[in-house]
Amino acid sequence: MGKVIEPRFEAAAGQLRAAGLRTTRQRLMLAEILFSQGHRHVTAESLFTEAAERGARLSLATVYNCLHQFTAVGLLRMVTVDAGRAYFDTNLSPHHHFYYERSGELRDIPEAEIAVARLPAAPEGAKIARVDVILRLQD
Amino acid sequence: MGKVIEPRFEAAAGQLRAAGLRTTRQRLMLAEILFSQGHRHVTAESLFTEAAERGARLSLATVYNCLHQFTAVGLLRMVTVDAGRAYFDTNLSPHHHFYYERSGELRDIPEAEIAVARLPAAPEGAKIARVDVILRLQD
DNA sequence: CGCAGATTTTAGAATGATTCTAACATAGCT
DNA sequence: AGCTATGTTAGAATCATTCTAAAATCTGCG
Repeated sequence: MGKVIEPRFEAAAGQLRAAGLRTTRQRLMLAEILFSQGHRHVTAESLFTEAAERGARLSLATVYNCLHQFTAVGLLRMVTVDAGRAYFDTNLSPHHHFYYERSGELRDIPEAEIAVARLPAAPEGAKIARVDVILRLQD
Repeated sequence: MGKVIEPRFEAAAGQLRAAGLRTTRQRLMLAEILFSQGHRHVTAESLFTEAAERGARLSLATVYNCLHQFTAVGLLRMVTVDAGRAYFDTNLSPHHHFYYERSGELRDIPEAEIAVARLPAAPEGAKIARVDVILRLQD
C-alpha cells in the first residue's frame, strides 16, 4: 500500500515521480520548498536552513544529495558565480544572471534582455554545453 | 644599499614596483612565472606546484597572499568557473572564456569573437562591475 | 498485508580549498 | 648598520562539500 501523501506535497510528488525519483519525506519537503513558489536560487546551506525552519527533519548531507539528484534529472540547474559555494536555480529556461558580489544574491535576467550575437566555434573535439553570462554588480 | 636582483627578475621587479608592491624573493618568482610567458590561467595550487618545480622556496599561504595582492593592484583577474577553486588570469584585456568542464582547463576567447549586443540596466543602486561570458565545453 | 531487496538517509569522519594566527624574517629608509 | 613597517610562514582553523558504513525507508511481490 502506498503511503499517504499530504495534499500540500501532491505537486512535489508528481514532479519527483515524473523525474523517476522516489518520493521520500525529505525529497518531498525539498521539492515543495523549491518548486512551489516561483523561481528560486538556493545554496545547500540556505535550503537546509529553510527546511529546518519549516520543521523538516533532515541532514545537510541529504540536502546535498537531493540538490545533485535534482540537477541530474533536470529539475535544477547549477549556477557558478562564486568560487566557494554552488548555487542552484529552479529556472530551467535559458536565461542569465545578475550577481551581487557584496551580498551573494543572485537574480535572473530574462534571456531576451541580453543578446549574445556571435559565438565562436567550439574547439576541435568539444561542444558548447552551455553559455553563461554573469553581470557582476557592485553598489 | 638595495639588494641585488638577478637579471631574469628585472622585468618582474619593474612590474611589482610599478604596482606599488615590494619586491620580495617570493613575489619576484611568482611574477616571473606569471608574466613572462604570455597569458596564463593558474590556480593557487598549480602556481605553487610550478614554483616548487622551479626550486622556489615559498609556502602555499604566500601564493594565496600574492594572488590576492596581484589581483588587488590589477596585475591579475580572478575568474570564477568552478565552485571549488579560484582561477587567476594574467590577461587583463576584456575577453571571455572557454571552460573544459572535464579537465578544468580554461582558455581565452578574444573579445572580438563574442558580441554581447544588449545589456540590461543595472538594478537600482548597483552598477555592473564586469560582464563574464563562459562557454562550458563537454567532449 | 508483510517481507525481501534495493534505494535513501544519516552522523560523523574525511577531504580540499582557502583563510587565519601570531611568530619570525626581510625590504627599504635613515 | 639599525628601525620599523611589511611580508612570509607553519600550522591550526574554517568552510563547503563529499565519503563511509550503518540504520531507515521504499517498492514490488507473494
